[in-house]
Amino acid sequence: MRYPAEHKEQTRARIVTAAARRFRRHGIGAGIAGLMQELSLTHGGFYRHFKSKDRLLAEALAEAFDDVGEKLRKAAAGSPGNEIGAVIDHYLSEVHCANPAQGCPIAALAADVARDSRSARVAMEHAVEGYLARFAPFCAGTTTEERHRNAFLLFSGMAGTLAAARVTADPSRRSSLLRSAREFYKRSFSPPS
Amino acid sequence: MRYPAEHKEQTRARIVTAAARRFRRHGIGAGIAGLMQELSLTHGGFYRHFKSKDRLLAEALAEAFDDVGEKLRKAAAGSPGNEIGAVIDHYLSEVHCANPAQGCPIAALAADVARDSRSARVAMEHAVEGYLARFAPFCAGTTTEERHRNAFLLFSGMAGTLAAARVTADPSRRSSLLRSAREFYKRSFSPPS
DNA sequence: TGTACATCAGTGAACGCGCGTTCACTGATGTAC
DNA sequence: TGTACATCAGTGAACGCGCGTTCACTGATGTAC
Repeated sequence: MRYPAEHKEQTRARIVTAAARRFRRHGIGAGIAGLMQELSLTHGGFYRHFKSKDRLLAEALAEAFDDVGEKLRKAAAGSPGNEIGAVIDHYLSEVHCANPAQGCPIAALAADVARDSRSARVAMEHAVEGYLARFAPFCAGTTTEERHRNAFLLFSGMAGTLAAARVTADPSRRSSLLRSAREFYKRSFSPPS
Repeated sequence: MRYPAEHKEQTRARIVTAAARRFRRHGIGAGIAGLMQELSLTHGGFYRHFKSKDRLLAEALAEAFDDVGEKLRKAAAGSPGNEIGAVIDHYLSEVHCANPAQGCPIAALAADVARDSRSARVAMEHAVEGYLARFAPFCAGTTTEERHRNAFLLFSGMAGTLAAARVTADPSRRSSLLRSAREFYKRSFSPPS
């Protein structure tokens, strides 16, 4: 059947959004059929929107980074003078730890995507660049370059710590690991006030 | 056919060793058939040695941690007075970055395993514990607890940084990221001399 | 304004493939007599 | 010492299943006349 104008674009956007969530939740092995089913569509229609799963993954990664970047930007904006502290508190929160599906793609997918030689890897590399550029200005450092380098160390380090915390089953241990990590990263990357 | 005594044990050990490499290289989705083929065996025989793939993954993780732990311990032993510096130089080396198959399982598999609710996750949690315990004594900190906490921050942070570096395609950028990470982690975790 | 036709997002069966796992079988060796 | 039998690591076909992808088809709407 024929659908109203704009309909296709909306469906496409819904697919990307759902995929961004599902890949982070279940890994890059998450399937097309389940994804389309979640949107009450059938898997065949997928290829009216994307050339391949890999291309979807590339777009989903970009959206995931934008999404998380925006959340962290808001946290920063809500704490003038302590931007990076607010970002770190958000990033290393128990909520973020418990919800990889809405969380940072570096923590959830970097290792998987690094194994991947296709467009998803390129997309991730590019998206990380933009992600870091947003937060570099808030980091300690006397030059743009140094702040950017620090943003990389901060986010990649926090991502590893978050991934490791997710392996930990005991909630109180997890929460204490996150707490000490928040202290450490704030101490290391807050600009002098 | 009947095989000489000890043969079975040796085959089992060869499977675990190959699996430890393959899982880190290809992710936990790496298949049984390919693994057995690499050892010039057929996939059917696998189940004479392991109850399931999940159980193999659990053992392979333990071996991978032991293996990397031992390499890092040797690096530490070769640099008396600068143990943690040597460990950091090894961990954040270009060789380690380029060879996930022989490298730290936190960087290669933590996110994947955290999604897994079965014995592999428990095995990983336990193995990380032992891994950190080896290096905590070399870390900065005035109490055992503090050194252990620092070991967690150091290794989980380095793992994230390594995973992020692996996404980076440009070799010179990768090498400069690793260099600044080595400096940062040494500055943060070396005990006062 | 009414009718014939084109469009194309979505459907669902089918493709080949690889997965984890099972199982009847093989056959060289160890053991029992 | 010689023979019959038990063992069991490894074989390879087969299981059901889910994967990514293709494709002939549907049918409500937009467009042309």
